[in-house]
Amino acid sequence: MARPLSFDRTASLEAAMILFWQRGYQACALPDLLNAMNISRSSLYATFGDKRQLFIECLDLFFQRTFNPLCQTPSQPRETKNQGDKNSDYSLISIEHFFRYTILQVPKKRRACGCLLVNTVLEMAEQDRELSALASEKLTKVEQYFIRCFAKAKAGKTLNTDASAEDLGQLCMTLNQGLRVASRQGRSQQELESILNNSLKMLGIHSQKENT
Amino acid sequence: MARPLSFDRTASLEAAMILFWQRGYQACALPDLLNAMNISRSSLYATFGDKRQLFIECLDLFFQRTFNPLCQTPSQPRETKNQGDKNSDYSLISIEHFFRYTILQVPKKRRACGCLLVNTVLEMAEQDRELSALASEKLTKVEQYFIRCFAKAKAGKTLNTDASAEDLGQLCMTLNQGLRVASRQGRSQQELESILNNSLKMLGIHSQKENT
DNA sequence: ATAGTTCTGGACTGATCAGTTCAGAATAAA
DNA sequence: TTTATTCTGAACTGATCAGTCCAGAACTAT
Repeated sequence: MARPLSFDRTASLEAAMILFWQRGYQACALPDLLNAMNISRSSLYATFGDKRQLFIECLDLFFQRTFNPLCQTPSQPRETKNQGDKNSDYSLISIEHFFRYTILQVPKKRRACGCLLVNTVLEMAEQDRELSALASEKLTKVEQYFIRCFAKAKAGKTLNTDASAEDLGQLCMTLNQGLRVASRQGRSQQELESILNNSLKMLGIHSQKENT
Repeated sequence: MARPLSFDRTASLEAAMILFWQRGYQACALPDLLNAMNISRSSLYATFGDKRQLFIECLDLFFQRTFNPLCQTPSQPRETKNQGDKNSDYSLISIEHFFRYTILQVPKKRRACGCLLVNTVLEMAEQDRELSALASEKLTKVEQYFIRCFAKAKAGKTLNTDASAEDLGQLCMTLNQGLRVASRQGRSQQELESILNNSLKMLGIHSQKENT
């Protein structure tokens, strides 16, 4: 009945996410965002509320994009789209795939952004507790998935260790966070791959790719 | 011959460092800094140049405060003050002491700040490469010290592993960065201690305190 | 074509930012 | 006390910030 939106909502949202990911929340000025999203000021406020609400949507989108490849291993492709939680196999392979996929198999520019959730936790910790907590909760969900993976691997005798699944998952998240810092530090693909291989080895995840 | 400064330069610098540590570079507005440092606007510009130069001095100060406890283990207290590099023993105990000292034996408020260097690397990565690189270099110095510690431990048969000292040091730094993220996430003392113990165990550093 | 609705560019708001300036207060030496 | 020097409070600069507003453009359904 009336004029339709002249832009693709999700495309604009993704553009905003990428800019926030690169620069952080505070350093993204509205004109930069509008330019990247290719929409006008009024449209942003009409469609997304304000800068903060837009950012929250970006956190959600980023989480989906991060969590899905973790639940959906390449061997088990597209079937369980909904939650990605019920039918997945929680295997250690999915953890390895997650790291390799999100750190190595990614263009250099993206890799150097680190992780939006980690970046947000640090940036907003004293600035906006709610945003920081939001990002933190999402990281916790990932950690819980790690824990389930280790628990299943231990139960299935795939993994032989005296450490508890909780401890392993926690450590896995600690290494993950450290790796994201290293990524944003601008370390080279080789360095990151080396750190990653050593991390996986240490967690008892023996890579297929490096055993040759 | 003339009026002396009405404030203690180093005390003001430390106050600025703490504020930057808590809030990050961008979120520290000049009025907040002036208030914390208890000096006037003109004095700040006369004494420290500008906000950016002040921040650089704060990075240096933070590095000193972080690196010294690493070089000076409690067993080897105050003698080697100058560089802390020549005479130190590079033992694994110094690594353990470093972590326990800077993460656990610290008031809650400080712990929740994480690490100024890590925070800065992330915040300034796309904002001010030079500042980010400055913080990054300091982290690299710490990593190199880790590596020397592991090398010496391996040579002295204190540590038995097939991993190289370089890999161990790199991993140690990855865990360190992950722990600082976890700290700023606001995790409890217990959680951090658990992660820390598991990290040390994984690196082959067997704590005295948890063997009871 | 017309009418009805929705979208959007650009101007505007008041607040805040980092950095500059300078008159006058404060000090030390004479 | 006077003088020379230095420090400092407060006002000012121009730029930029997030968010508001509205007149007019753009589109659909009739």
